[in-house]
Amino acid sequence: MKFEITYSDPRTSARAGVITTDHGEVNTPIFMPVGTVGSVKGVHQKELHDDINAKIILGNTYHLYLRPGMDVIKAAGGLHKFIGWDRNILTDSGGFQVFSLAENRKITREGVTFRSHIDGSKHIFTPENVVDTERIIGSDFMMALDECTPYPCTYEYAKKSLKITHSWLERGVKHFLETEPLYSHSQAYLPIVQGSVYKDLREESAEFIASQNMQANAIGGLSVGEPVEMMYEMIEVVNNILPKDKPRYLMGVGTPANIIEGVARGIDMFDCVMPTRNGRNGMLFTKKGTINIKNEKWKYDFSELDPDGTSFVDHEYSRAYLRHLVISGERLAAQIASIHNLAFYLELVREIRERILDGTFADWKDGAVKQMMERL
RNA sequence: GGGAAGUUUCCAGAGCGGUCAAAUGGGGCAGACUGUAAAUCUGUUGUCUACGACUUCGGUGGUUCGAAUCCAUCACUUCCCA
Repeated sequence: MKFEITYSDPRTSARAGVITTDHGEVNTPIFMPVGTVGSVKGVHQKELHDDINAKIILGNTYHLYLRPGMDVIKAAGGLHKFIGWDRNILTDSGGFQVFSLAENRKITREGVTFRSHIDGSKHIFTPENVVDTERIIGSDFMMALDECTPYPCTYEYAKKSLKITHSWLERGVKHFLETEPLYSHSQAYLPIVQGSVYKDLREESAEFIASQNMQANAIGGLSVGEPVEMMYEMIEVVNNILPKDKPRYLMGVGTPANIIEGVARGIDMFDCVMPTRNGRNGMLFTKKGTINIKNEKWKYDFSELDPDGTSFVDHEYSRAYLRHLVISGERLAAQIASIHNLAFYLELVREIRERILDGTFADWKDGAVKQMMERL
């Protein structure tokens, strides 16, 4: 993996760059659609590739390990081949499931024991076996096993959790360096900064993560319920320390406004379930603000879905029709809304990049954030 | 023509003397959703000058301190027999 910064905005911490891997080039800042179980819900690979033009998508180690299982992924020749995706893939480690499936797991120094949410069976995830699993998956970007701490979280807990996450990281890095990719492409291993909303813990963590000298770094444990200003502050604190010449990935974030603010603070990579999940639930993101397509006011609105949209669905379908499909529980509704939202997110990061390059990002940012938080 | 059952708040459908503005489901309306146990979840759904008041349970008239609940009658619906 190679990262080149094309241009750094002199007025903010934003930068435009290019990540190059064996699965192609990714212009940054980038948004990565989430395909947890090897599928971006409701979206064909063809649409992801041609219409949305995603350059990199996510998969999830915990979910893929449980189903279909590593024997299947291995037999398929890795996740790229299994799902028919020849561009980049990043896999989360299961660290988010430590948070989201908190009732089903137990953290020890050794790792995390999960009780499967599918059948209740017990599975232990260690920093080492997660690396092995991600080798089998063959993701271009492998996330380290961490604990995504909840919010609120006491200082004592955050400190203790950070210690475990860091020790897991050292073991994970060691195992990563001792193992080789199973397929014909290289893989990067990304450490994750934690520390909840505590500045000193975040600083300590950022320094430790930077010292591991991996090819890219990530920030986790944010957008889990804390006030948005706290999240922005933590990003600033951490990015002051993380090396500038490596990609910085803010995990699980977020709204269009979060992405713009994140870029302004030096983030290069984002992922979030919001465009797909909220889309399935009838929410559309647009340049002018968000739309709850289920609202009665769209009942007779036969105008195109999004006049500013770049996807074919924006011009082929009307708001009234999508409203009907969502309310009727039609599967096509989820597809249209997901394609629209993902295309919007990818177009958003493309515009951000363009504005960084032509010097208009700083002037555009605040107005764009305000506009996109409007409710239509 | 004879017999039986029924008519409840948008719909279906509970309730069968007071604790009923009336269960439950659906529909409607609104909200939530941030490294996906989510095509999910939550709130709300008679009116108002709104922590109280008013009008509702096919119509009318009764019984009762008190009726969606009991009685009479009218109207309508469904089913069975001719």
